[in-house]
Amino acid sequence: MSGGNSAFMAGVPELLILKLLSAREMYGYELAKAVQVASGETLSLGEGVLYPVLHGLEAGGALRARTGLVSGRRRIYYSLTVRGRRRLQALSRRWQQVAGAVDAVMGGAHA
Amino acid sequence: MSGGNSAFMAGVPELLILKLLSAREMYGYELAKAVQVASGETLSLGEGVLYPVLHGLEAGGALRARTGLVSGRRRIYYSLTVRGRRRLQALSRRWQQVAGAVDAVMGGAHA
DNA sequence: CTTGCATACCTCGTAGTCCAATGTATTATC
DNA sequence: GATAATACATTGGACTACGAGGTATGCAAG
Repeated sequence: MSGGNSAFMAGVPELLILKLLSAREMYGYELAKAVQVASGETLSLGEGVLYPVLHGLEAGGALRARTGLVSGRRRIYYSLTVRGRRRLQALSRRWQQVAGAVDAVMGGAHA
Repeated sequence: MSGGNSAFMAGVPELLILKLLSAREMYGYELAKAVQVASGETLSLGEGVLYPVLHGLEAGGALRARTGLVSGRRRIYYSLTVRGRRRLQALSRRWQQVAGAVDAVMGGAHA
């Protein structure tokens, strides 16, 4: 029960989404492409991951949604709230810590 | 079905175990402590993770097990097989790729 | 006009990973 | 003879992430 979440490496999709949205407002489909480009075609967010995370973040007050209509197609633009920015910082720190620790084990170098 | 494993960041515990065992033979309990030390007390492999992974790796032919008895206590020492070394290299490459891609998104720098 | 492709959204079912809790047994400490 | 550290192990479930499938619009080709 309760929040005590851990899971070594969880939350990376969320991190990437928050990071990209912190630069500029984007809509889902655009976001998916942006992840591919920004990661050098190495990572790709499937829609089965993307949309649930987006909705979860919005429900949690980390994202603000705005609906637009461009040439007949519905788009939902997302941008960070203050809370989202805080969440980004927390996840970012966590990622750096964990990735750094893994690299320390792998490389032998220790902080 | 089928092997298609993905999961962004999965397999890190396995990677750490293989890496540490590639340096020297160790037994489970020792391994758990070694992860803590090598990661600067940042990571910690619970026993509920450690032993199942160890058994899985052995079953998959990546590890060789040797039973020892030290002052009444049973210890199971594990060491890498050739297959284990190959598995380590594969997981290691994968980690570098994914971690690098995440850092690329986070940092803006692109290869 | 209808077939096919790209855009754009969404959800369900589940596979797979990891974890906390719990259990056994031995030795050492007090 | 209780407490703690060592040393192994399993079970049950939580949670993430993902593939597959579904709806709908616009556009180009034939």
